[in-house]
Amino acid sequence: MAITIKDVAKAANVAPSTVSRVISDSRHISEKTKKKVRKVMDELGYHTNLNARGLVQQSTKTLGVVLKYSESDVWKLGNLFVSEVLQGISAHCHQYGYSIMITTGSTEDEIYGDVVRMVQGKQVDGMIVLYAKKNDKVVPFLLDKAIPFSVVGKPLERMNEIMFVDNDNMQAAKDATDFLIQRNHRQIGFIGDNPTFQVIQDRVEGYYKAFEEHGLQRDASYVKFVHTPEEEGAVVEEFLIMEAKPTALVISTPLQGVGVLKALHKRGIRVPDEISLIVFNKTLITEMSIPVLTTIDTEAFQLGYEASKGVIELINNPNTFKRSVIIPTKIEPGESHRKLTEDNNSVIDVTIE
Amino acid sequence: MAITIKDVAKAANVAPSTVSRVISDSRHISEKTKKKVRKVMDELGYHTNLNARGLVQQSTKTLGVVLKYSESDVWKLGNLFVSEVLQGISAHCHQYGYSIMITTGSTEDEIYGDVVRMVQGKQVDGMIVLYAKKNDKVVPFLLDKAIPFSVVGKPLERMNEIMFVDNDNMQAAKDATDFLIQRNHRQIGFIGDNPTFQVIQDRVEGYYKAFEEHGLQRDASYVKFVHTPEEEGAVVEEFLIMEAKPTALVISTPLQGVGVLKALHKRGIRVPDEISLIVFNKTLITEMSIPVLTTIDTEAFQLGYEASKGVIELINNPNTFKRSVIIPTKIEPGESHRKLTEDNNSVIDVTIE
DNA sequence: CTGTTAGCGCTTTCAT
DNA sequence: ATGAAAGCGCTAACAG
Repeated sequence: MAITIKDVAKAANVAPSTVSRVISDSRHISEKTKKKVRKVMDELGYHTNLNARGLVQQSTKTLGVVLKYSESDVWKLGNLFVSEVLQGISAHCHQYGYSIMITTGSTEDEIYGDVVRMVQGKQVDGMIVLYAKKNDKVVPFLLDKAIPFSVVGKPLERMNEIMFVDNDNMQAAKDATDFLIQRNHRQIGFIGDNPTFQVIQDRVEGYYKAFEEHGLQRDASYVKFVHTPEEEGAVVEEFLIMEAKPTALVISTPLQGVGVLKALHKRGIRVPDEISLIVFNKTLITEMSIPVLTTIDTEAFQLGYEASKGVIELINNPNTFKRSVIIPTKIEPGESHRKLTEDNNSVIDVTIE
Repeated sequence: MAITIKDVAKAANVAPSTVSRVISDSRHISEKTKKKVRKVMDELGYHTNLNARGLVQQSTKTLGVVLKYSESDVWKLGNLFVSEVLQGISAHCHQYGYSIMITTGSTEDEIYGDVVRMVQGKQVDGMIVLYAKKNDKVVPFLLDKAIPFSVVGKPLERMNEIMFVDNDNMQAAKDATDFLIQRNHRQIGFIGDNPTFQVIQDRVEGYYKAFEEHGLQRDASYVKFVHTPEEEGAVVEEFLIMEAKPTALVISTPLQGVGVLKALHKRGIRVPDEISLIVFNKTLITEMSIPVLTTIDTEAFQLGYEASKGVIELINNPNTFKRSVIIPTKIEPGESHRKLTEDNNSVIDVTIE
């Protein structure tokens, strides 16, 4: 059994409560006693038992993080976006002395079970949910139990009861589409992953909006979803056999971006000469790609950082206004897009920007 | 305050200890009582307070995971390898009802602090260390405190006191180099990241060994280290200005692989026509690369899975033999290598395999 | 400023 | 088969 507060108290000739007060650096304790006690703590190698503290304080200074669930394993943690968000969360948590516990489940039900255990078992003081999707049980549960939490992404319901951090995905997709329209593209495709995630829906909407604002026709046949990396080839194929095939694509993840690039390459279609690409999330892999992908930087690290900030504020003061933070996105021009000439379908007469 | 075991006891007209026994499904309790108590637990919505249990049982069923520290942020969690290992750990932990707590620190000292807090604070029952490097304080600390732990990677000291899971990195690098030598390459470069990690040192050694076994000269000028993605161009440049420039490269991470590919592309050097590439770790990004990279698959998921298995066995039985598990690597031929003709430096007369 | 006391919610002997 | 009671290590009134 390890050294306890009692051992320290005895050795220092004080009461356990005094030791406790020294630990919390209470100002009701004389410097002299503090020094004495601290010396003994050092000598004995005392360390607070955080379970005991957690039990009495009803707080563990730990945040639970729900990692995004995706049908396809390769998009789960392998997802660089998630990793970056997690780094942002870590950075903020570390500053405030919070620990991080992550879900281990790999199906939605397992993850829900993890959350229940963490919350009801009082293992965490708050939660961060890394996704917002339809038919999700986690967010309603957290709401019901009145647990401090924040969502990275846009909740689908009860938005004003929930603190969340997100990009304006609709605006971002609109910006991206605008960016292409301004460069005279008219046939623009959209490729998204799991459409049950709200983020994808918002992006589709923004994509449509850009068309409308330019007085152009929206066309659902230009919007496609890819559920596994293997499907990318098929989707690209579908686009290529269209009568009016797209001259540009808006793509919702870096991995998909690279996948599409690959599928196009295999078919001898050159980027950006024959088709332009703009991809969500600037990550190492979009930077490393050949050509460098033009991206919409969503500031994943910042997203995580702010989410953590939000929950911790909420923990410290449950009456904190449930604000929603919108992290601005920015188009980062790479080498994967080009401008078409005015008579928009010309592929030969290229204007290099 | 939430429902406690006492509330349940009262409502069910039994003693708290009986409720506790029902929770642990003790065989000294009659089925009848069990049913009755369980019903009440359900009705009241009882959930075990895991802090309290942790306090009395001196165990939290939680594993701490030390995420690999790297000077460069982009290689930290962004590292797909780490993500995959973490998935493997998660999968096994979930099976055995263990939770995962991760370190939040971003410098070596911060991480060490995290570990001390987790361990001394009795937040975790065991640890998994995701790296093995020189001058590391974490492993000696864990050893000193006799905490159950396992290392993903090869420890540098006291190997027989430590349970670890690793690839045979020396063998893997030797295999990769052999693979190239057999295809008539003679000028083969090696690019690694942080050489303070043991894994890199082993790989360098394996690389040398392949030369020796083929009766060829080893040459340290063909071994280079890259610390930041920006340096990749410079290193490639160094190789290209050598009198006898390499016809092939062995590269220690996927990200570096893609980086090198990019640097070569920028300089108009074609892969695999002018230079062959073989890269450690088969990940999504090596698969997505154009051309698909020839890789040495290190089975990251499996590495994590086995590491978790090891610690949990150790926790359940501290006398478990401190075995080391070697996960076999396998060369996955992609499109980034080619075979040279017998008179090895010929670049024009290519043999396509 | 410091000591005494009473729990936090659970498990675990020891009785019965 | 079940209950009573002690205690895990800590904090937080309440005294003094």
